[in-house]
Amino acid sequence: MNKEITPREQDYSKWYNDLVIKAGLADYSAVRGCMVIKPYGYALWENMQAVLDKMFKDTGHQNAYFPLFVPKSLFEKEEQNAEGFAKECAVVTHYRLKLNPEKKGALMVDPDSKLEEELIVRPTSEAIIWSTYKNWIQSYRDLPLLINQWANVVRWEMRTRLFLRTAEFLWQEGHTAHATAEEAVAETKQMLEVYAEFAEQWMAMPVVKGVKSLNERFAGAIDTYCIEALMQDGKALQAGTSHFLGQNFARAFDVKFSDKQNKLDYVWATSWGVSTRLIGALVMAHSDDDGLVLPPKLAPIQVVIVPIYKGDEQKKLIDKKVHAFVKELKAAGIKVKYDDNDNNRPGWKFAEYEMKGVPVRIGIGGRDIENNAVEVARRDTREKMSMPMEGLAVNIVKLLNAIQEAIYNKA
RNA sequence: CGGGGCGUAGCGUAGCCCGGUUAUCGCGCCUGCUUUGGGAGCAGGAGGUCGCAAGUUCGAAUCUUGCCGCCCCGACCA
Repeated sequence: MNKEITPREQDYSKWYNDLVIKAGLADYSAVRGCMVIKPYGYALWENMQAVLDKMFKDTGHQNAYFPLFVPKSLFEKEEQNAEGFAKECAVVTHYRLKLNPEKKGALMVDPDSKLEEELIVRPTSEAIIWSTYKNWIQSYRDLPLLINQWANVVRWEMRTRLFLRTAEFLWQEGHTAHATAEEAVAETKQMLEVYAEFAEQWMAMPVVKGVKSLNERFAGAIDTYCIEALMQDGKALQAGTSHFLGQNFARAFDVKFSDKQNKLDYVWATSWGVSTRLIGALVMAHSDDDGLVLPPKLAPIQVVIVPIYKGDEQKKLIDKKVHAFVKELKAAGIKVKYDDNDNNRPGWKFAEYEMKGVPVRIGIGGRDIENNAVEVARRDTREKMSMPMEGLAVNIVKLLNAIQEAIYNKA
């Protein structure tokens, strides 16, 4: 990778961490290696989820939910998969605590509650899902089986970074079963396209599509396809993967179907996933030294309105105008927030919403009321302009679209 | 697991080398007044087992030993 394009090579890690925390997306938690996703970060994730979920459903998938725990005997059935994840699994060995007789007020693991078989906290759900698919699939008429799951998984990583690599993370994992290899490969590629489209059209983040090398391949897969995005430190970040699993899992979990000729064969499988890591990618792809820059299509707040006033009387006048705008903007489908919190001054709010990456800010004060205009500032270029109050919503919609396009081109 | 660093108020820190009154400063927090077009000003106030334990000493945040925790770099990983 060309080192010339690395304006943030130094302290990139610190810059990223501070930004995520200051913008209110997430924070470290008291649990080692785990993070707390704060309301603002979660709202962003929900927006991403909603779009992805619709894309999955539009391509014929359904959602389902499978258990958090995987019995060890199931987990070890697909050997390569088990080996690949073995070093980073959380394991449940007991199911009960009791009062510690030697230390008042303390609890200890009850040795009598030792499980006959250990439970693995899923690092991914192939094992539990394929053991279930065995019961769901008998005939070609049951295929294709196109399932997605929104879930949390745990991978006991040595070193963690907010959103990019935490011990527990949120993701979606698609698990599909097909009658032919061709169909499964087509599904694998289709979902890679879905991810690429989401990254480019919604996250405004250009990606490169490719196939992983042998040692980067998902454990248990025949082929791993991925999208990689270029970050501002000049490194590529894996943003999503789609695996062609061949018949490996069908063999391991004995999932066979009868075809039209009544011939018995193992089904062909795929799995694909993206995680909250996408938020990390989003942060790294667009942000600048003043904070986040969010793509309008995913921003939890697309437009923030900040009043500037002296005294209650002027505030009331502004309130009245703004309430009309809010109504107008909401009618145009814009997520708008009117921040009339009196605890913070306008300058503080300007900086705060820039840090949070809100695409458009509207300032309105006595001056503007007189001129029948408002001050509009766009986050990506930091450009300020005056806009007439007349027809504001139409112009704001245009501006949001322009910002979406501009940050894609910049990235 | 290999290498490096750090633990002092909610957060960030000074002091430690060279032991000595009441542990420094900033942010944040609370109260009041004035403010409000780019992270406000003034005044007053609250908040501390200096990571834990033992030792040396008249006296330890500071020196010694042990332990614990965290962070960064490497390897591994979505």
